[in-house]
Amino acid sequence: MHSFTEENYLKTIYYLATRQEGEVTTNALAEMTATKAASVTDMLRKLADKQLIHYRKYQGVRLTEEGERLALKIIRRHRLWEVFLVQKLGFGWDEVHDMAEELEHIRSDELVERLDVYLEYPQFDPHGDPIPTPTGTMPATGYQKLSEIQTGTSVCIMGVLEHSPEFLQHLARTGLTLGCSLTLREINAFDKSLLVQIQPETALFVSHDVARNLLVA
Amino acid sequence: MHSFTEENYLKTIYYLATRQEGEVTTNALAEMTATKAASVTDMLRKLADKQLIHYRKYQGVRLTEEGERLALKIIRRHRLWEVFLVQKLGFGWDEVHDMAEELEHIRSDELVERLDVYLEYPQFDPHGDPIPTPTGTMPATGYQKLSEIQTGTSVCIMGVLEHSPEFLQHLARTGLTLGCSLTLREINAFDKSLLVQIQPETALFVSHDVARNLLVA
DNA sequence: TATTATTTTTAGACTTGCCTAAATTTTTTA
DNA sequence: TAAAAAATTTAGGCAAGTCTAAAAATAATA
Repeated sequence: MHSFTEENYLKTIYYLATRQEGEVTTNALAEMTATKAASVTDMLRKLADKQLIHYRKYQGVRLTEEGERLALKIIRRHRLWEVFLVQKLGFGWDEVHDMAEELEHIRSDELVERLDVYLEYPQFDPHGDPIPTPTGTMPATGYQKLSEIQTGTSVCIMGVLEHSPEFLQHLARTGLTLGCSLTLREINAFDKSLLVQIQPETALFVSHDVARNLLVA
Repeated sequence: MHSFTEENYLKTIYYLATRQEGEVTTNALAEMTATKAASVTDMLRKLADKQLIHYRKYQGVRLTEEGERLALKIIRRHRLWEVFLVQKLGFGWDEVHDMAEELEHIRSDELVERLDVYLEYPQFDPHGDPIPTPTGTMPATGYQKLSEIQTGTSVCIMGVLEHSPEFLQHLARTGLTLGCSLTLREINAFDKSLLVQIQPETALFVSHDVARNLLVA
Protein backbone atom coordinates (compact mmCIF):
# COMPACT_ATOMS: atom_id res chain seq x y z
CA MET A 1 0.00 0.00 0.00
CA HIS A 2 1.10 3.58 -0.59
CA SER A 3 1.01 6.42 1.87
CA PHE A 4 -1.27 9.42 1.74
CA THR A 5 1.78 11.52 0.86
CA GLU A 6 3.01 9.24 -1.92
CA GLU A 7 -0.46 9.33 -3.47
CA ASN A 8 -0.42 13.13 -3.42
CA TYR A 9 2.96 13.28 -5.15
CA LEU A 10 1.81 10.89 -7.89
CA LYS A 11 -1.31 12.93 -8.47
CA THR A 12 0.69 16.15 -8.60
CA ILE A 13 3.25 14.71 -11.03
CA TYR A 14 0.41 13.60 -13.29
CA TYR A 15 -1.19 17.03 -13.07
CA LEU A 16 2.03 18.90 -13.93
CA ALA A 17 2.92 16.48 -16.72
CA THR A 18 -0.35 17.23 -18.54
CA ARG A 19 0.27 20.96 -18.32
CA GLN A 20 3.81 21.19 -19.67
CA GLU A 21 5.99 19.43 -22.17
CA GLY A 22 8.80 17.17 -21.04
CA GLU A 23 9.78 16.07 -17.55
CA VAL A 24 8.34 17.50 -14.37
CA THR A 25 10.87 19.50 -12.33
CA THR A 26 11.69 19.31 -8.65
CA ASN A 27 10.93 22.99 -8.11
CA ALA A 28 7.53 22.76 -9.78
CA LEU A 29 6.64 19.88 -7.48
CA ALA A 30 7.90 21.77 -4.44
CA GLU A 31 5.69 24.71 -5.30
CA MET A 32 2.58 22.58 -5.98
CA THR A 33 2.95 20.54 -2.80
CA ALA A 34 3.90 23.59 -0.72
CA THR A 35 7.13 21.96 0.46
CA LYS A 36 10.81 22.58 -0.20
CA ALA A 37 12.88 21.19 -3.09
CA ALA A 38 14.95 19.08 -0.69
CA SER A 39 11.83 17.31 0.56
CA VAL A 40 10.73 16.63 -3.00
CA THR A 41 14.08 15.06 -3.84
CA ASP A 42 13.72 12.66 -0.89
CA MET A 43 10.28 11.60 -2.04
CA LEU A 44 11.35 11.21 -5.66
CA ARG A 45 14.07 8.78 -4.65
CA LYS A 46 11.46 6.82 -2.73
CA LEU A 47 8.96 6.75 -5.59
CA ALA A 48 11.73 5.73 -8.00
CA ASP A 49 12.68 2.85 -5.67
CA LYS A 50 9.07 1.70 -5.85
CA GLN A 51 9.17 1.93 -9.67
CA LEU A 52 6.36 4.47 -9.76
CA ILE A 53 8.42 7.13 -11.55
CA HIS A 54 11.33 7.38 -13.98
CA TYR A 55 13.87 9.59 -12.28
CA ARG A 56 17.34 10.69 -13.32
CA LYS A 57 19.10 13.08 -10.98
CA TYR A 58 18.87 16.71 -12.10
CA GLN A 59 16.80 15.61 -15.14
CA GLY A 60 13.27 15.75 -13.78
CA VAL A 61 10.69 13.06 -13.46
CA ARG A 62 8.02 11.13 -15.39
CA LEU A 63 5.44 8.55 -14.23
CA THR A 64 5.90 4.88 -15.04
CA GLU A 65 2.89 2.94 -16.33
CA GLU A 66 2.20 1.71 -12.82
CA GLY A 67 2.63 5.23 -11.44
CA GLU A 68 0.19 6.64 -13.96
CA ARG A 69 -2.32 3.89 -13.23
CA LEU A 70 -2.16 4.79 -9.54
CA ALA A 71 -2.37 8.53 -10.20
CA LEU A 72 -5.48 8.01 -12.31
CA LYS A 73 -7.01 5.89 -9.58
CA ILE A 74 -6.60 8.76 -7.11
CA ILE A 75 -7.96 11.26 -9.64
CA ARG A 76 -10.94 8.99 -10.31
CA ARG A 77 -11.72 8.91 -6.60
CA HIS A 78 -11.29 12.66 -6.28
CA ARG A 79 -13.65 13.43 -9.14
CA LEU A 80 -16.33 10.93 -8.13
CA TRP A 81 -16.38 12.38 -4.60
CA GLU A 82 -16.71 15.86 -6.10
CA VAL A 83 -19.76 14.71 -8.06
CA PHE A 84 -21.21 13.29 -4.84
CA LEU A 85 -20.59 16.49 -2.88
CA VAL A 86 -22.20 18.69 -5.53
CA GLN A 87 -25.05 16.48 -6.75
CA LYS A 88 -26.07 14.76 -3.53
CA LEU A 89 -25.03 17.12 -0.75
CA GLY A 90 -25.67 20.34 -2.64
CA PHE A 91 -22.26 21.97 -2.29
CA GLY A 92 -21.17 24.59 -4.81
CA TRP A 93 -18.49 23.56 -7.35
CA ASP A 94 -16.17 26.10 -5.77
CA GLU A 95 -16.44 24.49 -2.31
CA VAL A 96 -15.64 20.84 -2.92
CA HIS A 97 -11.96 20.69 -3.82
CA ASP A 98 -10.47 20.50 -0.33
CA MET A 99 -12.96 17.90 0.90
CA ALA A 100 -12.37 15.73 -2.17
CA GLU A 101 -8.64 16.12 -1.51
CA GLU A 102 -9.18 14.18 1.73
CA LEU A 103 -11.86 11.77 0.52
CA GLU A 104 -9.69 10.61 -2.40
CA HIS A 105 -7.41 8.80 0.03
CA ILE A 106 -10.07 6.51 1.52
CA ARG A 107 -8.68 3.07 0.72
CA SER A 108 -11.52 0.98 -0.58
CA ASP A 109 -11.95 0.09 -4.24
CA GLU A 110 -15.36 -1.37 -3.46
CA LEU A 111 -16.44 1.98 -2.00
CA VAL A 112 -15.40 3.88 -5.12
CA GLU A 113 -17.14 1.46 -7.46
CA ARG A 114 -20.35 1.58 -5.42
CA LEU A 115 -20.17 5.35 -5.40
CA ASP A 116 -19.87 5.26 -9.20
CA VAL A 117 -23.00 3.10 -9.43
CA TYR A 118 -24.86 5.32 -6.97
CA LEU A 119 -23.99 8.45 -8.96
CA GLU A 120 -25.06 6.62 -12.16
CA TYR A 121 -21.65 6.48 -13.85
CA PRO A 122 -20.93 10.19 -14.31
CA GLN A 123 -18.57 11.01 -17.19
CA PHE A 124 -17.42 14.38 -15.87
CA ASP A 125 -16.87 16.01 -12.50
CA PRO A 126 -18.52 19.34 -11.57
CA HIS A 127 -15.64 21.24 -13.22
CA GLY A 128 -16.05 19.40 -16.51
CA ASP A 129 -13.00 17.17 -15.99
CA PRO A 130 -13.42 13.65 -17.37
CA ILE A 131 -13.50 10.86 -14.77
CA PRO A 132 -10.86 8.17 -15.36
CA THR A 133 -12.08 4.61 -15.88
CA PRO A 134 -11.79 1.97 -13.13
CA THR A 135 -8.92 0.39 -15.08
CA GLY A 136 -6.92 3.60 -15.02
CA THR A 137 -7.24 5.38 -18.34
CA MET A 138 -8.18 9.01 -18.86
CA PRO A 139 -10.99 9.55 -21.39
CA ALA A 140 -9.98 11.95 -24.15
CA THR A 141 -12.19 14.98 -24.53
CA GLY A 142 -10.73 16.97 -27.43
CA TYR A 143 -11.41 20.17 -25.53
CA GLN A 144 -9.32 23.24 -26.34
CA LYS A 145 -8.35 26.18 -24.20
CA LEU A 146 -10.42 29.27 -24.94
CA SER A 147 -7.12 31.10 -25.37
CA GLU A 148 -6.24 28.87 -28.34
CA ILE A 149 -9.28 29.12 -30.61
CA GLN A 150 -9.73 31.28 -33.71
CA THR A 151 -11.53 34.64 -33.72
CA GLY A 152 -15.11 34.22 -34.92
CA THR A 153 -15.49 30.67 -33.60
CA SER A 154 -18.57 29.75 -31.54
CA VAL A 155 -17.98 27.30 -28.73
CA CYS A 156 -19.43 25.93 -25.52
CA ILE A 157 -17.67 26.05 -22.12
CA MET A 158 -16.93 22.45 -21.15
CA GLY A 159 -14.49 22.66 -18.25
CA VAL A 160 -11.85 24.50 -16.26
CA LEU A 161 -8.16 23.87 -15.65
CA GLU A 162 -8.02 25.76 -12.37
CA HIS A 163 -10.13 24.69 -9.37
CA SER A 164 -9.47 27.38 -6.80
CA PRO A 165 -12.56 28.92 -5.20
CA GLU A 166 -11.27 32.37 -6.27
CA PHE A 167 -11.22 31.44 -9.96
CA LEU A 168 -14.54 29.60 -9.90
CA GLN A 169 -16.27 32.43 -8.07
CA HIS A 170 -14.87 34.89 -10.58
CA LEU A 171 -16.44 32.84 -13.39
CA ALA A 172 -19.78 32.80 -11.59
CA ARG A 173 -19.70 36.59 -11.14
CA THR A 174 -18.93 37.23 -14.81
CA GLY A 175 -21.60 34.79 -16.02
CA LEU A 176 -19.24 32.21 -17.51
CA THR A 177 -20.82 28.92 -16.46
CA LEU A 178 -20.31 25.35 -17.58
CA GLY A 179 -22.34 24.67 -20.73
CA CYS A 180 -22.52 28.36 -21.60
CA SER A 181 -22.22 29.15 -25.37
CA LEU A 182 -20.05 31.97 -26.56
CA THR A 183 -18.49 33.45 -29.69
CA LEU A 184 -14.94 34.81 -29.75
CA ARG A 185 -15.16 38.27 -31.32
CA GLU A 186 -11.61 39.54 -31.05
CA ILE A 187 -8.29 39.15 -29.33
CA ASN A 188 -6.68 42.26 -27.98
CA ALA A 189 -3.14 42.46 -29.36
CA PHE A 190 -1.85 44.45 -26.37
CA ASP A 191 -2.69 42.18 -23.40
CA LYS A 192 -4.14 39.13 -25.19
CA SER A 193 -7.50 39.70 -23.49
CA LEU A 194 -10.51 38.34 -25.40
CA LEU A 195 -13.83 39.92 -26.29
CA VAL A 196 -16.48 37.20 -26.12
CA GLN A 197 -20.16 37.43 -26.88
CA ILE A 198 -22.33 35.31 -24.58
CA GLN A 199 -25.78 36.70 -25.47
CA PRO A 200 -26.98 38.43 -28.68
CA GLU A 201 -26.76 41.69 -26.73
CA THR A 202 -24.03 40.91 -24.23
CA ALA A 203 -20.28 40.78 -24.74
CA LEU A 204 -17.52 40.92 -22.17
CA PHE A 205 -13.75 41.00 -21.88
CA VAL A 206 -11.95 37.92 -20.60
CA SER A 207 -8.30 38.15 -19.52
CA HIS A 208 -5.76 35.81 -21.08
CA ASP A 209 -5.21 34.27 -17.63
CA VAL A 210 -8.88 33.33 -17.45
CA ALA A 211 -9.06 32.19 -21.09
CA ARG A 212 -6.17 29.74 -20.78
CA ASN A 213 -7.96 28.06 -17.86
CA LEU A 214 -11.28 27.63 -19.70
CA LEU A 215 -11.88 24.50 -21.79
CA VAL A 216 -14.23 24.77 -24.74
CA ALA A 217 -15.60 22.63 -27.57
CA MET B 1 -6.40 20.88 14.90
CA HIS B 2 -5.87 17.35 16.16
CA SER B 3 -4.13 14.52 14.38
CA PHE B 4 -5.77 11.42 13.01
CA THR B 5 -4.06 9.46 15.80
CA GLU B 6 -5.14 11.78 18.58
CA GLU B 7 -8.73 11.51 17.36
CA ASN B 8 -8.52 7.73 17.48
CA TYR B 9 -7.22 7.73 21.03
CA LEU B 10 -10.02 10.04 22.19
CA LYS B 11 -12.62 7.84 20.54
CA THR B 12 -11.11 4.70 22.09
CA ILE B 13 -10.95 6.26 25.56
CA TYR B 14 -14.63 7.19 25.25
CA TYR B 15 -15.49 3.70 24.10
CA LEU B 16 -13.66 1.99 26.96
CA ALA B 17 -15.01 4.44 29.55
CA THR B 18 -18.60 3.49 28.66
CA ARG B 19 -17.83 -0.21 29.05
CA GLN B 20 -16.16 -0.24 32.45
CA GLU B 21 -16.37 1.60 35.74
CA GLY B 22 -13.65 4.01 36.75
CA GLU B 23 -10.62 5.20 34.84
CA VAL B 24 -9.44 3.72 31.55
CA THR B 25 -6.13 1.86 31.85
CA THR B 26 -3.02 2.11 29.70
CA ASN B 27 -3.05 -1.59 28.90
CA ALA B 28 -6.69 -1.55 27.80
CA LEU B 29 -5.86 1.29 25.43
CA ALA B 30 -2.78 -0.50 24.12
CA GLU B 31 -4.87 -3.57 23.32
CA MET B 32 -7.67 -1.60 21.63
CA THR B 33 -5.33 0.49 19.52
CA ALA B 34 -3.09 -2.49 18.72
CA THR B 35 -0.01 -0.69 20.02
CA LYS B 36 2.24 -1.13 23.06
CA ALA B 37 1.72 0.33 26.53
CA ALA B 38 4.79 2.56 26.15
CA SER B 39 3.31 4.16 23.05
CA VAL B 40 0.05 4.78 24.86
CA THR B 41 1.86 6.51 27.72
CA ASP B 42 3.51 8.87 25.22
CA MET B 43 0.18 9.79 23.70
CA LEU B 44 -1.54 10.21 27.08
CA ARG B 45 1.05 12.76 28.10
CA LYS B 46 0.38 14.61 24.87
CA LEU B 47 -3.41 14.54 25.25
CA ALA B 48 -3.06 15.67 28.88
CA ASP B 49 -0.90 18.61 27.75
CA LYS B 50 -3.72 19.58 25.39
CA GLN B 51 -6.23 19.33 28.25
CA LEU B 52 -8.23 16.66 26.48
CA ILE B 53 -7.86 14.09 29.27
CA HIS B 54 -7.38 13.95 33.03
CA TYR B 55 -4.27 11.88 33.57
CA ARG B 56 -2.41 10.94 36.75
CA LYS B 57 0.57 8.66 36.29
CA TYR B 58 -0.23 5.01 37.06
CA GLN B 59 -3.86 5.98 37.83
CA GLY B 60 -5.49 5.68 34.42
CA VAL B 61 -7.25 8.28 32.38
CA ARG B 62 -10.59 10.04 31.90
CA LEU B 63 -11.79 12.49 29.22
CA THR B 64 -12.16 16.19 30.05
CA GLU B 65 -15.33 17.95 28.89
CA GLU B 66 -13.50 19.16 25.80
CA GLY B 67 -12.10 15.68 25.18
CA GLU B 68 -15.54 14.12 25.41
CA ARG B 69 -16.99 16.75 23.10
CA LEU B 70 -14.32 15.90 20.53
CA ALA B 71 -14.77 12.15 20.96
CA LEU B 72 -18.51 12.47 20.38
CA LYS B 73 -17.86 14.55 17.29
CA ILE B 74 -15.75 11.74 15.83
CA ILE B 75 -18.33 9.12 16.82
CA ARG B 76 -21.08 11.21 15.22
CA ARG B 77 -19.12 11.33 11.97
CA HIS B 78 -18.40 7.62 12.12
CA ARG B 79 -22.03 6.66 12.61
CA LEU B 80 -23.41 9.03 10.00
CA TRP B 81 -20.98 7.66 7.41
CA GLU B 82 -22.05 4.12 8.35
CA VAL B 83 -25.67 5.07 7.68
CA PHE B 84 -24.61 6.47 4.32
CA LEU B 85 -22.65 3.36 3.38
CA VAL B 86 -25.52 1.01 4.26
CA GLN B 87 -28.55 3.04 3.17
CA LYS B 88 -27.19 4.76 0.08
CA LEU B 89 -24.41 2.52 -1.19
CA GLY B 90 -26.00 -0.78 -0.16
CA PHE B 91 -23.17 -2.19 1.93
CA GLY B 92 -23.95 -4.80 4.61
CA TRP B 93 -23.78 -3.68 8.24
CA ASP B 94 -20.86 -6.06 8.71
CA GLU B 95 -18.80 -4.38 5.97
CA VAL B 96 -18.83 -0.71 6.89
CA HIS B 97 -16.78 -0.39 10.06
CA ASP B 98 -13.32 -0.05 8.50
CA MET B 99 -14.43 2.43 5.85
CA ALA B 100 -16.20 4.57 8.46
CA GLU B 101 -13.03 4.37 10.52
CA GLU B 102 -11.31 6.36 7.75
CA LEU B 103 -14.21 8.60 6.75
CA GLU B 104 -14.69 9.81 10.34
CA HIS B 105 -11.45 11.79 10.08
CA ILE B 106 -12.50 13.96 7.13
CA ARG B 107 -12.21 17.44 8.58
CA SER B 108 -15.28 19.37 7.54
CA ASP B 109 -18.14 20.17 9.91
CA GLU B 110 -20.17 21.46 6.98
CA LEU B 111 -19.80 18.09 5.25
CA VAL B 112 -21.08 16.18 8.28
CA GLU B 113 -24.07 18.45 8.76
CA ARG B 114 -25.02 18.22 5.08
CA LEU B 115 -24.67 14.46 5.27
CA ASP B 116 -27.03 14.48 8.25
CA VAL B 117 -29.60 16.47 6.25
CA TYR B 118 -29.17 14.20 3.22
CA LEU B 119 -29.71 11.08 5.34
CA GLU B 120 -32.76 12.78 6.91
CA TYR B 121 -31.43 13.05 10.45
CA PRO B 122 -31.03 9.40 11.36
CA GLN B 123 -31.24 8.65 15.11
CA PHE B 124 -29.31 5.37 14.99
CA ASP B 125 -26.52 3.84 12.94
CA PRO B 126 -26.90 0.45 11.22
CA HIS B 127 -25.82 -1.33 14.41
CA GLY B 128 -28.46 0.42 16.51
CA ASP B 129 -26.01 2.83 18.15
CA PRO B 130 -27.45 6.28 18.79
CA ILE B 131 -25.89 9.12 16.79
CA PRO B 132 -24.51 11.95 18.96
CA THR B 133 -25.95 15.43 18.43
CA PRO B 134 -24.00 18.13 16.55
CA THR B 135 -23.33 19.84 19.90
CA GLY B 136 -21.65 16.74 21.31
CA THR B 137 -24.07 14.89 23.54
CA MET B 138 -24.90 11.20 23.36
CA PRO B 139 -28.64 10.44 23.29
CA ALA B 140 -29.67 8.04 26.07
CA THR B 141 -31.39 4.86 24.90
CA GLY B 142 -32.18 2.88 28.05
CA TYR B 143 -31.18 -0.32 26.25
CA GLN B 144 -30.00 -3.28 28.36
CA LYS B 145 -27.65 -6.08 27.50
CA LEU B 146 -29.45 -9.33 26.71
CA SER B 147 -27.21 -10.96 29.30
CA GLU B 148 -28.73 -8.76 32.03
CA ILE B 149 -32.48 -9.26 31.62
CA GLN B 150 -34.77 -11.55 33.64
CA THR B 151 -35.86 -15.01 32.48
CA GLY B 152 -39.32 -14.87 30.91
CA THR B 153 -38.93 -11.31 29.62
CA SER B 154 -39.84 -10.52 25.99
CA VAL B 155 -37.66 -7.94 24.29
CA CYS B 156 -36.63 -6.57 20.92
CA ILE B 157 -33.03 -6.48 19.64
CA MET B 158 -32.06 -2.81 19.36
CA GLY B 159 -28.31 -2.79 18.90
CA VAL B 160 -24.91 -4.43 19.28
CA LEU B 161 -21.84 -3.53 21.34
CA GLU B 162 -19.39 -5.31 19.08
CA HIS B 163 -18.94 -4.31 15.43
CA SER B 164 -16.54 -6.88 14.05
CA PRO B 165 -17.59 -8.60 10.80
CA GLU B 166 -17.18 -11.97 12.56
CA PHE B 167 -19.69 -11.12 15.26
CA LEU B 168 -22.20 -9.50 12.91
CA GLN B 169 -22.03 -12.38 10.45
CA HIS B 170 -22.56 -14.82 13.31
CA LEU B 171 -25.74 -12.94 14.25
CA ALA B 172 -26.97 -13.06 10.67
CA ARG B 173 -26.35 -16.82 10.50
CA THR B 174 -28.24 -17.52 13.71
CA GLY B 175 -31.17 -15.29 12.73
CA LEU B 176 -30.61 -12.58 15.35
CA THR B 177 -31.28 -9.38 13.42
CA LEU B 178 -31.89 -5.80 14.50
CA GLY B 179 -35.56 -5.36 15.40
CA CYS B 180 -36.05 -9.08 16.01
CA SER B 181 -38.35 -9.94 18.99
CA LEU B 182 -37.39 -12.68 21.40
CA THR B 183 -38.26 -14.15 24.78
CA LEU B 184 -35.62 -15.26 27.26
CA ARG B 185 -36.61 -18.81 28.32
CA GLU B 186 -33.78 -19.82 30.59
CA ILE B 187 -30.19 -19.17 31.59
CA ASN B 188 -27.86 -22.14 31.76
CA ALA B 189 -26.22 -22.14 35.18
CA PHE B 190 -23.12 -23.94 33.91
CA ASP B 191 -21.85 -21.66 31.11
CA LYS B 192 -24.35 -18.76 31.37
CA SER B 193 -25.62 -19.48 27.85
CA LEU B 194 -29.20 -18.37 27.17
CA LEU B 195 -32.13 -20.20 25.61
CA VAL B 196 -34.10 -17.64 23.62
CA GLN B 197 -37.30 -18.13 21.66
CA ILE B 198 -37.45 -16.09 18.46
CA GLN B 199 -40.48 -17.72 16.81
CA PRO B 200 -43.42 -19.62 18.37
CA GLU B 201 -41.73 -22.80 17.14
CA THR B 202 -38.08 -21.76 17.18
CA ALA B 203 -35.72 -21.44 20.11
CA LEU B 204 -31.94 -21.31 20.12
CA PHE B 205 -28.97 -21.13 22.47
CA VAL B 206 -27.01 -17.91 22.68
CA SER B 207 -23.61 -17.87 24.37
CA HIS B 208 -22.98 -15.41 27.19
CA ASP B 209 -20.35 -13.75 25.01
CA VAL B 210 -22.95 -13.05 22.36
CA ALA B 211 -25.64 -12.04 24.87
CA ARG B 212 -23.50 -9.38 26.56
CA ASN B 213 -22.93 -7.76 23.17
CA LEU B 214 -26.62 -7.59 22.25
CA LEU B 215 -28.66 -4.55 23.31
CA VAL B 216 -32.40 -5.08 23.86
CA ALA B 217 -35.44 -3.09 24.95
C1' DT C 1 33.77 29.58 -23.10
C1' DA C 2 34.53 31.11 -18.51
C1' DT C 3 31.81 32.88 -15.02
C1' DT C 4 27.67 33.78 -12.68
C1' DA C 5 23.04 32.35 -11.51
C1' DT C 6 19.75 28.87 -10.90
C1' DT C 7 18.29 24.39 -9.89
C1' DT C 8 18.86 20.23 -7.61
C1' DT C 9 20.89 17.17 -4.41
C1' DT C 10 23.28 15.93 -0.08
C1' DA C 11 24.05 16.26 4.85
C1' DG C 12 22.36 16.68 9.15
C1' DA C 13 18.53 17.63 12.11
C1' DC C 14 13.54 17.92 13.92
C1' DT C 15 8.66 15.97 14.91
C1' DT C 16 5.22 12.40 15.26
C1' DG C 17 4.09 8.03 16.48
C1' DC C 18 5.80 3.87 17.18
C1' DC C 19 9.11 0.27 19.21
C1' DT C 20 12.15 -2.63 22.89
C1' DA C 21 14.39 -2.97 27.17
C1' DA C 22 14.93 -1.49 31.68
C1' DA C 23 13.27 0.92 35.75
C1' DT C 24 9.52 2.11 38.67
C1' DT C 25 5.04 1.85 40.81
C1' DT C 26 1.00 -0.63 42.04
C1' DT C 27 -1.37 -4.86 42.94
C1' DT C 28 -1.60 -9.51 44.26
C1' DT C 29 -0.46 -13.32 46.85
C1' DA C 30 1.90 -16.22 49.96
C1' DT D 1 3.11 -7.43 55.22
C1' DA D 2 6.99 -8.76 52.50
C1' DA D 3 7.98 -10.88 48.22
C1' DA D 4 6.40 -11.85 43.62
C1' DA D 5 3.66 -10.50 39.73
C1' DA D 6 1.57 -7.23 36.89
C1' DA D 7 1.01 -2.73 35.13
C1' DT D 8 3.01 1.50 33.87
C1' DT D 9 6.50 4.73 32.83
C1' DT D 10 11.19 6.15 31.34
C1' DA D 11 15.11 5.91 28.26
C1' DG D 12 16.84 5.47 23.98
C1' DG D 13 16.03 4.43 19.15
C1' DC D 14 13.71 3.96 14.42
C1' DA D 15 10.97 5.38 10.03
C1' DA D 16 8.42 8.81 7.51
C1' DG D 17 8.25 13.25 5.99
C1' DT D 18 9.68 17.59 6.65
C1' DC D 19 13.25 21.43 7.26
C1' DT D 20 17.85 24.54 6.67
C1' DA D 21 22.40 25.08 5.06
C1' DA D 22 25.91 23.72 2.12
C1' DA D 23 27.65 21.29 -1.97
C1' DA D 24 27.16 19.87 -6.70
C1' DA D 25 25.28 20.02 -11.27
C1' DT D 26 23.03 22.44 -14.92
C1' DA D 27 21.69 26.61 -17.37
C1' DA D 28 22.33 31.38 -18.58
C1' DT D 29 25.18 35.17 -19.79
C1' DA D 30 28.97 38.18 -20.49
